[in-house]
Amino acid sequence: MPPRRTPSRRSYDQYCAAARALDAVGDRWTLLVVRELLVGPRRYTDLHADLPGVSTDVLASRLKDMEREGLVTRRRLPPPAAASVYELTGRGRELLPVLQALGTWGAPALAERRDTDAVRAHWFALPLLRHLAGLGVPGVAEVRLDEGQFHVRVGETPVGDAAGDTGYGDGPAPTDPDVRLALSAETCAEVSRGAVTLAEGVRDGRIEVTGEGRLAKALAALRET
Amino acid sequence: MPPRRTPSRRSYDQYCAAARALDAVGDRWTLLVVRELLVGPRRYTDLHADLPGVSTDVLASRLKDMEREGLVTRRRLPPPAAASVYELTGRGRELLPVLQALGTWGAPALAERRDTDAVRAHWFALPLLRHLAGLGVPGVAEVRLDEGQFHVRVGETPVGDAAGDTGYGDGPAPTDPDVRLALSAETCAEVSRGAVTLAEGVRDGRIEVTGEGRLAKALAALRET
DNA sequence: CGGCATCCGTGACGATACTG
DNA sequence: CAGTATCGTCACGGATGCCG
Repeated sequence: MPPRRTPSRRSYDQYCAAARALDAVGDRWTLLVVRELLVGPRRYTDLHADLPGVSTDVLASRLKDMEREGLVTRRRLPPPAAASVYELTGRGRELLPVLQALGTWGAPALAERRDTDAVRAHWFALPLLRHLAGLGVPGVAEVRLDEGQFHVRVGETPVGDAAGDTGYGDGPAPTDPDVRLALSAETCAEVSRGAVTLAEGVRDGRIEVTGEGRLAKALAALRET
Repeated sequence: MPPRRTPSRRSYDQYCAAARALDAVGDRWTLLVVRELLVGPRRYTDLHADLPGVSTDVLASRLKDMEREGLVTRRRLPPPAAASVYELTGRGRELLPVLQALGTWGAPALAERRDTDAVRAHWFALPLLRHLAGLGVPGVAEVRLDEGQFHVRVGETPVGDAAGDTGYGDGPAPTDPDVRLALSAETCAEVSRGAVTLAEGVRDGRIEVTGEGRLAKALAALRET
């Protein structure tokens, strides 16, 4: 029998940048864990709740793998809360463009909504960020859906890829937002997949815009186009 | 017993654009098959040869899945050659930005080259395209490595994402290239991961530049910077 | 109660052999 | 050449148990 090295973590063993990336994040669930952590630090139980279908041991195993890969750090919260949270490292946050590209490509599939599908509000932050960034106006938007709320930060960079000032988070905005949006998950999905533009949504009232910041003015201006 | 639906192809069942994308291309080997087909139509045996490690049945299964997903079409070659080739559909080619993002993220890992790693020349086309596109000069470059040669097309679009005129292919350029490059795989990897810029490589002679087109002039100009 | 570890059944994966 | 067939192994998903 040949001395095969333990395939504990299976590698493609290819001197190729994409294959190397898939060695690190190609396992089932890994990129979805990144998606969850992109909204901010989360506890194990919260991760498990927002990743319906993942089994407890696989989630624990992935988190350990990601820690070894340097994508995630585990931090113990101050005494009052006897819990620990998982948090993306800088290297982990650099996966945002990967999830952006995947989300852009997969958005058309949102046309079909199965009744077995789970939904979380912050899953729309990724595609919505892309469309808001397309306006070319930096700022913070707070988005309210029936399923929950989240906020997105549009940075100064044109396409808003991996810049530190571009991203999103769960819940209300930590600082006063430049604009508040209220819309349904359906509308959110239609905007995400490009079936409805932001301008159309604002114009026909499916997207409710409040606020006085630059972003609010830019969105209100879409009503006139 | 609950009426569990057959998990023949496992879905995340999440109403999220990224999760939908991973439903389609998240299986092991799938994105690497796309990488192979991005260089042009290929036969089963060629795919198997350039994907060391994949077993025959898994490759066949993936190709069938991808055909069902509309990423790949199978085309029978004209009578002389009694073979058939697999080819990306438009939808499949739209995965280029996904592989670009993965390649960008994974490029730093090219610093470590294991002796178990397989190498193919066209695996460098992806990152090299990104750096050549960064020059902002459209054109066709033919690249020669010891391991083989390939060519890249830089289109008019600034970032050169999914535009139809941006891409790459195996072997020599189909039309007369605007520039010919000759370099080693090591240099190619260093440029890919940003450890060496195109300018540095051209300046110290590790990248040999020939040709008279706009791209050739732009690269030659780097020598002066 | 949060954070796993263990056990178990099923399916995916990898290697090899074989066939039209 | 282009797969299919077979088989052993391992990863995944679900449930349950343990331990601070």
